[in-house]
Amino acid sequence: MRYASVVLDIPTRSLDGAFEYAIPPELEHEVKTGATVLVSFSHRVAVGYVVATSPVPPAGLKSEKINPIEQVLAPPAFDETAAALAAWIAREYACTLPDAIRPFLAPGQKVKVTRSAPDAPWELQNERAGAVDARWAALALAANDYEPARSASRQRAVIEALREGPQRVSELSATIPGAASAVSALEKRGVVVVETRRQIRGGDQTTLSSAAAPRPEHLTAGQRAALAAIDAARTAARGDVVLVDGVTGSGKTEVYLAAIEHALAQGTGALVLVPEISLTAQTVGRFRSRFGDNVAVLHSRLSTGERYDQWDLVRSGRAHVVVGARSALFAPLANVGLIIIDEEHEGSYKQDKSPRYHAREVAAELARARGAALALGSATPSLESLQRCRAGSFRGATWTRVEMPERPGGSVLPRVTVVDMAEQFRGGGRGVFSGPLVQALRAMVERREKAVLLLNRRGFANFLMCRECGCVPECPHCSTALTYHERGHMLACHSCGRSWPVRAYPDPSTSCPNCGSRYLAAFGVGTQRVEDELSMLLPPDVEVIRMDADTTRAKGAHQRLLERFDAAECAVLVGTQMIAKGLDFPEVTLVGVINADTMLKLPDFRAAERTYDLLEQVAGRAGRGERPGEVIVQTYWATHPAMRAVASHDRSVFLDAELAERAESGYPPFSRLANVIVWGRSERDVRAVTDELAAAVRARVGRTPGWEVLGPADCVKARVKDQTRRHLMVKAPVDADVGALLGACVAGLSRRAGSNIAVDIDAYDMM
DNA sequence: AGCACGCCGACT
DNA sequence: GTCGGCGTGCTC
Repeated sequence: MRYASVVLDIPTRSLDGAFEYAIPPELEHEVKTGATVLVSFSHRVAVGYVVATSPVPPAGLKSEKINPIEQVLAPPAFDETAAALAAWIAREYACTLPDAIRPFLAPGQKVKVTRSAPDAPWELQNERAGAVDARWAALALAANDYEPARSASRQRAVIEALREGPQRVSELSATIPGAASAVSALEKRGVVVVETRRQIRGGDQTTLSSAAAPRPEHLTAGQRAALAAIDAARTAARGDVVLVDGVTGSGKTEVYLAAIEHALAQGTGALVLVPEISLTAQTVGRFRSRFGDNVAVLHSRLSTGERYDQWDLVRSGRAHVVVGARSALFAPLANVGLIIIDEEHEGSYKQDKSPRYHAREVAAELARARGAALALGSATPSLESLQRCRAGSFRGATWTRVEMPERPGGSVLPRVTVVDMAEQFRGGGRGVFSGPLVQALRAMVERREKAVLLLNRRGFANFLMCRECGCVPECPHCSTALTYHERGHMLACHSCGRSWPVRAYPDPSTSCPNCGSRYLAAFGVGTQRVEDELSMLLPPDVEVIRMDADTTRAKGAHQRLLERFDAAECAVLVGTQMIAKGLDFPEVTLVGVINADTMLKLPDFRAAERTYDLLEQVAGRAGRGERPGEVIVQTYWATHPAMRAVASHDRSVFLDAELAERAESGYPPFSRLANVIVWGRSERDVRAVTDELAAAVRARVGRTPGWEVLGPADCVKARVKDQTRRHLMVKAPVDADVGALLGACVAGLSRRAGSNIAVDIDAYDMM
């Protein structure tokens, strides 16, 4: 008799661990690690996942307690290494085991046991988007000397069509009405052979010509150095990391392609992670054109069936290169030699629901476990990665940075002007646009070119800012911007929970704490207002296109607006965040950032880094053609290192200042920061839970150096869907096991219904 | 004594 | 997550 360790798909912290079951001899072949099984548990049946099997009975359990596995619900989706990785994720990110296992499962294969009423019996529910077969028709040899009846025009058309090669019957029917019956008639006569083939959905978005990846004649020195470093890391086979630090257009993708070729040549596969937003037909096409059918693509726009087929290509060993978003990390690629994360600084690599993992960290662990290399690419690497490269190693792996400074094409960097808006205000400028931006817009119109205006209003935290001196009230204890609550006329700190009453402009009692000005006002401009002011400023023949959440809500609207911008002779594109990425129009010679500060002042320690990344990225949109580009950045904080770095094209200006700041206040990359959010209908319960949790964490941490517990405090989004939200932040040393500690604290909480707890380790969203 | 309620451990 | 056992405390 063999035995299986089974993780039950019952999402609760009080049932977190594997349970042992006996494998009945008749299921011996099917019950393997990674299989989904049905077992009896307590007074019910439950779905579970096999995480290990063993020939010996589990120690410390009476044999009469061990029940048999009842049924196998799905074949293996992961192997032992993946099971260990799931356990690592559960521990590292303080989530339950089933939450950590779920990303590894085949897409669209949900099985669960539910019941309709509290006393109804438990029933098995199956939602399957499995394999699909298609009928293919092909000409048989007999077709050569078959002459259809004179009236059989459909048969004739079908034979004609099939001379080009086999086709799907459904496709034939689309072009030739009634083809299906003609095919069966021909099949009876032995002229046509029909066979069912497994249909692979989701693989056919390849035909874009711009997506081809012709092999360059030779690589640049930077590309060769990066490739050599990645090869070396792969040969070392112990999870070493290479950070490819290359400006936009320096040819990082070509390095990835070459590195993958080398990995494939050694008989290993590769995982390629790309931010969801840049996972376009163009990106995918470059990999397809180099590796053909050896590529599987996994992203959120695929239907469940398509995603299942792509996933199955990997599991069945037919595809050895996986290109996808964050979750492609969990694809069933057994022999991983190389993992690539493009744009590794992107916040979208952090998952914001359980399991709240960061793809970079999971990839590093996966690379270590599989004896693979991890390559990270970015033009603006995260401070975490840069810091680890400076240190040379992290968690036992070597971290190396390779710089790729040159562009193969050699286009010129745009001229960047930073405009001090406080100065503009003192000079009488009250509008949305500064003098220099107005001038630049007019000059652009005269040249009949195009401009992009970024209105960065992401994150809705309100704050107050003095229009005269540009200062933003900060918490004296936390050095984060205070958020303004219009209803209660309060300034609140969302780190420590303190708050102060305040009256904002136009209240007559308003006064700036710094300079005494009465222009201390709530901040923020909408795209609508920018659009209105633009149409007053520019001649009517200039097309103004607004792109924000409102105008892109409809399906395909995004694409249509971009096409309109592309087709226009002279146009201005006004948009939020979404226009910063991937936009590539050679006629854009002016990029304006209306307000570079909105992000800078969010109550978030990464605010400056995000601002810098965004400015760099948006500046890269100017002058991609032959004409030189110009970038104008409007800010109330012209001396901020992020602004100065962008203006001078010198990243170290930002980096040195930001790293010093982070070190000073004990933020990542010099510490780890976890955020624990508690929410529920009853404010009293939520408060009780956060208080108890804070006490538990403080009791465990005590005065251990490097640990600090902040709060509890109201979340920035203090009420969502009629639920109160409070949170707790925990700082810890970089090598600390924060997840394990917080997981234990949460598990030890006295039971209280109605309150929900989310532990977010290395959190990105603090709101 | 009888019973409602809440806490706590077991569940493999 | 869910059940049942058990102790506490209230009521008949």
